[in-house]
Amino acid sequence: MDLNHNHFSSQDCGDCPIRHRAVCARCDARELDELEQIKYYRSFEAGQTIIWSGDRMDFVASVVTGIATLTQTMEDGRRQMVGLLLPSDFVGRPGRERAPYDVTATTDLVMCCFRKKPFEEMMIRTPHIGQRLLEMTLDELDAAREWMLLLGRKTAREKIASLVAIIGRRDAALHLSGKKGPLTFDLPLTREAMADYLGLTLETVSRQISALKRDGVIELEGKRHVIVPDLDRLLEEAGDDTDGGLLV
Amino acid sequence: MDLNHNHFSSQDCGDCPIRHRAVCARCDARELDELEQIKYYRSFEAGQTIIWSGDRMDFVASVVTGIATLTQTMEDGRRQMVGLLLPSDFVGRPGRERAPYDVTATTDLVMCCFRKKPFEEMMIRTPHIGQRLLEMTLDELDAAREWMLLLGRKTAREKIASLVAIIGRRDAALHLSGKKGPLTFDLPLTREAMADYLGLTLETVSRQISALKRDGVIELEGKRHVIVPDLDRLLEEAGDDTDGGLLV
DNA sequence: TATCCCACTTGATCTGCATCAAGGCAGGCG
DNA sequence: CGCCTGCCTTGATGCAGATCAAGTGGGATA
Repeated sequence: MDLNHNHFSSQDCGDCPIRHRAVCARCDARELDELEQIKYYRSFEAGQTIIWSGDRMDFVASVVTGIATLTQTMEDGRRQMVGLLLPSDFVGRPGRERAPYDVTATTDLVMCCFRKKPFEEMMIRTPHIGQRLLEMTLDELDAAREWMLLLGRKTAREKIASLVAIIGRRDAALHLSGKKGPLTFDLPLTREAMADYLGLTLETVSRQISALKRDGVIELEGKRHVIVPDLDRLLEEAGDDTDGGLLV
Repeated sequence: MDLNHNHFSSQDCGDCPIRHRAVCARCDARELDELEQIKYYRSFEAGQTIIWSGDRMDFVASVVTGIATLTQTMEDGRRQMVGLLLPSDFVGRPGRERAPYDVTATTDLVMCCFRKKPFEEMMIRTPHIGQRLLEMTLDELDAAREWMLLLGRKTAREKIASLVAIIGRRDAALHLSGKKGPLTFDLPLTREAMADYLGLTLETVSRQISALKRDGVIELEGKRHVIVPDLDRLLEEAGDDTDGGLLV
């Protein structure tokens, strides 16, 4: 289904994030060298906006560490998150001038950017880069469709359970986990960001997290650290039939 | 942004739908011939299921005429549409064995299918096919993200207005319209299908359509034929700031 | 012409989540 | 130490949309 998902985590890359699944899993030495020429790093602090919707965007990029989000905002201020970028995720569209969404760092963040123009030229000469991008984009589309089911039809409780499951799994995948024991990880989002993700208000998020805790579905240490004693129970709460295959 | 969107409508294709934007906008004669070898047509009646989620899917396809939908269903029967396929849209993922969603014909439908295996092989040899698919997939991802904003944050009234605007525009685009006058078209979906699209119940859909009619935002002839006297008014009701650029 | 069916409409009531409002708690800084 | 600020929790109330239920209208069939 999707091949290199976990082969190149940010850990593997050290400070050579061009080896991310994003771009160059199949590049040869000359191509890697060419990518080196056009890449540069950018760091952001938690909360910082990377680019505003409508702004010129002359790079494409891959997340090295930290978390970024894509959000849309309506005139009256209603906000909906439409993308959640974890390490190794790719952002930016070859051929597009301007960003269609706000891109924000929700934690401290390092991105590996490629200048767009030369990247596009290289894509034409190097078909497997385009092929990788196609695979990744299709994965993202699948994730978006799961997300649509969540937004359109799930209850608040199910939404929270789904979000916890999604983040827990991605976190586990990122840590190359073969390790057993209860799933344990930090929620990298504020209650407000979770609300934007789920199409809820932050009060409802808070209440439903409390409810899941009260019912023993999850345990909390502090406000962010989650322990999932029974993943199957959580998935059941999430109303999830897919066995995680598609959730990115 | 996206190149051949309207250059190859189903009208242009006659019975050569391989000229759809989907696949072969840039193919030469030899490549077109190769595509001819692996293509075949399938027809469906309104309401017929083309493929169930989880079934083997050994083709990829392009819609020639009619409308198909992708939907997800939860165990308890809640349904959410996650894809709406109009003429010239593409469905199926190279490299995937099984369909992740139910695919259904909501009107009488003709699809132009390509056998998956040889299609994949051809894709490897013919990079610009992959490039076209990447462009199209990115367009679909953008559409999915608009859709997420709709599902997560819009009111029922805004959802209906948005849907009418989306279908009206796509219909206009399909008819190569230079013509002026009020936008006029058929809603190709039942109230129930609209509800599945919008994350509402069919009763709410019906009520809100009535409300928009009462308020003069739209006019109806029969139950399906819509006249939009003032597109800007409709877009305002839809809560839409994007000027339609991204709505596919 | 009657009758059946299906897509749709409309009404009455219920409820899950939003909204409005008031704290709590931890970390930073004077 | 006390105060502030940001993030979170919890309570009270309201409302948009779901649910339950009845009825309409038009097209197909006989």
